[in-house]
Amino acid sequence: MKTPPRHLTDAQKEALSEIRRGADEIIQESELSLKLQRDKPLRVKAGFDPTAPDLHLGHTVLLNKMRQFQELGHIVMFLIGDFTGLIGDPSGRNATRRPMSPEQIQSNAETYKQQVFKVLDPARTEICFNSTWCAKLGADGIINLAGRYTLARMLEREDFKNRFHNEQAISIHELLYPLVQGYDSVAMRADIELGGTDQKFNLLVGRELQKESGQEPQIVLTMPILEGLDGIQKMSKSLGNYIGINESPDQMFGKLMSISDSLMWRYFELLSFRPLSQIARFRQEAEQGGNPRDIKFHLAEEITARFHSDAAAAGAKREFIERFQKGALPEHIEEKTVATEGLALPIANVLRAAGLVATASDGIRMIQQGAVRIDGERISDTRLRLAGGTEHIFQVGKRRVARVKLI
RNA sequence: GGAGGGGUACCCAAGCGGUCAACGGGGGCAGACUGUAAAUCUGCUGGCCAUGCCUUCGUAGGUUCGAAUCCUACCCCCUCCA
Repeated sequence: MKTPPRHLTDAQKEALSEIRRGADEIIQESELSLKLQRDKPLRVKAGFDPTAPDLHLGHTVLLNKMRQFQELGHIVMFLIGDFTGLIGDPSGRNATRRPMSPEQIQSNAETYKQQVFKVLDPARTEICFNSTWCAKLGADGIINLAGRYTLARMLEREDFKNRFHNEQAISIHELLYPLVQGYDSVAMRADIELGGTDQKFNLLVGRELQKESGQEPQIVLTMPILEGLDGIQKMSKSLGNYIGINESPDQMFGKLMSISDSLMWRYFELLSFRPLSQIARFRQEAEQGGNPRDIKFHLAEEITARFHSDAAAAGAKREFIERFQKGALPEHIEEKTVATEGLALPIANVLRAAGLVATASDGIRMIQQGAVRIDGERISDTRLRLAGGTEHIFQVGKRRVARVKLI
């Protein structure tokens, strides 16, 4: 890592080290120093593909970095790629993506707006849509843009290279994606663009196009991709290893407590706003025999509080301790009513009707494995039948509970 | 255009006429131990009106008492040659 030039003020040096935190790469850091020295608010761009309407903690890694820029006095331009969404970002894919309908893009964009201000400061955020300038380009504009880059340079990109090499399809419009994204930087006069490490190539195209247009090239800052709850694969909705920012405090807290100890440090690094010095102290504490669980509590509380409230986080912690350390039932138990229609229902069917297991067969397996309790008592008879007119608390495993009323 | 290889449950991958609801591994779920951590051990991982019945092995037919396994057609993937 380069040492900042001597003539940065202390505040600027401080800002630079904040910006570095968690970042995977900064291209070029020396240029960033120059920009910071001018003491003018920087225009910070980050683009979002309008396909994912439900944000999870993985997305917030980038949002957190954006917020940090806001706190340092800069302006964040939250770019919704509604035009590029028509192309579909080929990054990390090995197949061509089908374009989305304009209606769908619009509705997803609205959802974004609702969610991002849980992290970003609305007063320092400009929301932009790249259709604003891209739609005006027209066919001649696109051709002109395409004329500024070469196939050879496009093939520098890893996935294009691989697909080309493997003789897999690369549609012409996919080549336009990085170009249009780069053109956005020109149109927005971005000083710096943030993105995940998988976006590096696209972000660099922005630099090239800005240079060609006579602009000072943007700084490229890439953030690591957050691992999901399993600690191995990236956090994503389709893999099911995510924590959504709209999840309930109890769910959020519980999921954070279930991550492995090693992953906890990664989350501290990328998700916590705590000063690095404090995190270092936590680490020391753990090394000296402190229970990592108690340190994890700090993480779970901080994150839960960010998306809900301090009170909600404290409540979630209390609930967690009651439930999993003392084995109590949760405070709020979902109520389910199951109609027996006058017959005594097999237990497996009751479990299925209450939504505690997916299928009756699954219910039977759960009973056989000793996972099912009625009013706290373990059940072993898979052929047990339950008549109407009763109400019991059913548990399947540690996490699934419901109060089931049989009528 | 020619030659060959392959499509099996969430994923990988055996099976090649009956004992196959289908070996093994991964992932997942549950139990034990714990700190809802890791590691470890154990069990489960098609469905149902449930000790029986029904549906699964690319798709559609056929042979057979009986097929994931044999035959025919079709669809899709891969490798090599031109």
